[in-house]
Amino acid sequence: MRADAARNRERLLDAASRIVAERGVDAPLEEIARQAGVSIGTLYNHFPTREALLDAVLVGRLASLDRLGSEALAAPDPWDGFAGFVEGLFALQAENHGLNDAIARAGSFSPEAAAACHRGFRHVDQIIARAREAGRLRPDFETADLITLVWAVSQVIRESMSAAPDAWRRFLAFFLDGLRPGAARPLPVEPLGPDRLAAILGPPPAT
Amino acid sequence: MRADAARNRERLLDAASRIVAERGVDAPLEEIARQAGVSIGTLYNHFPTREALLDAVLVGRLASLDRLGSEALAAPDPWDGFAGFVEGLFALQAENHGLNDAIARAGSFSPEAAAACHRGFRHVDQIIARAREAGRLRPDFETADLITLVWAVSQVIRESMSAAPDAWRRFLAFFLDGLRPGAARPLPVEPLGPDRLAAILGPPPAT
DNA sequence: AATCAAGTTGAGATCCCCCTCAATTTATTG
DNA sequence: CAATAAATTGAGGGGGATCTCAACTTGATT
Repeated sequence: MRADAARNRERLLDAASRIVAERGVDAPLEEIARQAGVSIGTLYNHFPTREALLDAVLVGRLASLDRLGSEALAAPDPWDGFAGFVEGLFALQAENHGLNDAIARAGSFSPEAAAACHRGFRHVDQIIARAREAGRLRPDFETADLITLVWAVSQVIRESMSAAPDAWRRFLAFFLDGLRPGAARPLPVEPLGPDRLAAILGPPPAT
Repeated sequence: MRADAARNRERLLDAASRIVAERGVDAPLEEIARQAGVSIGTLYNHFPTREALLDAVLVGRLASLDRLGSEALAAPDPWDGFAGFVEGLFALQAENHGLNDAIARAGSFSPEAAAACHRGFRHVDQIIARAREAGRLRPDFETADLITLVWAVSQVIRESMSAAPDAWRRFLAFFLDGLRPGAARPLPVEPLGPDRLAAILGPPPAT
């Protein structure tokens, strides 16, 4: 690769990181090219689709979900594992608007991102089961409820990121207090079934 | 007003109700005109701005928040009043995407809508205070936390409305279980101050 | 039925974004 | 210092949305 091309690629990645962080995965590509000091054509040379650029910018951070899930399962206390996972997950989303969008949409904009999210969520069934079985998490909380929580918190983050970047922690604390077995009261409706979840999220990636 | 004009106005309101319900407050105006069987020019004759049309379509329903707030304060049991208010509020949001958008944005697209939302939330301070003082609601829950909850639930509704229109009820149940005094554990961060809230929502309407 | 204000129309100006490609510039190599 | 392959450029085509206005049609009135 020619030296100028390598340089431009770096500049594009820099600009994309910055702008996707600020404006989310739908940020205008022209803006990214402009900030990189490069023409829109060059952007398309390096990244033929928005998805390619988002992959380059986001998948690395998304991969950190992996470790988070493993650590949660390995935590000595099952509740701490569970709560640590959701806190770590949302802390990642709260890093920037791009990650928040990516996780809230389960990476649906690209196979790479979808796979990264899927891998990151690989252990949630076990994390939840372990905490439930230890009697530390209410028994009627299911994986689908965590998905719903992700939608909810993603919006709290979206709205409050600029003015109060920690506001989601307070929201989450209220919610977690409702997940202790002692707090549980009967729930009014059934959890989302896999079919309905798939209707919203799209099919899970093949692997 | 001429008969044809009255007829077209009705058709526009019908179409707008339907389409805003389905697609939210950003639905394309051309689509509304098309479904009303009327040209885009006629739409603009009757409603010079999107806001005027949204007001006509949404403010009536938003006004029902008023009664909801009063009833909540009048409820014999303070907790039931509080929980009934939030359930009624979200049930209204869950009616359609337009209302959901309108309430989530605090009606910021027009003074009328903003005023309607503001009126509807007039009593929340008291509703919360009453439940707290009765020892039925945890004492660290504040009005700003309800705003955060509105953001959160609005997203749950947005995502799940078509596939599982009741999913928000389950989410809310978890959250409410965390709001009982017995469930309360220390919160990690302070509530959103009025300044930060204003930075996000815009200034409250004058009245 | 003639008149005319009221109402309707839709092409087109404007904006914003996506994406392409022929022409041009630039880095590298012998 | 050519020669040439690699890379860059940005105008332009296309889509979708908002909003306007001069020309036209229609309902009400006498």
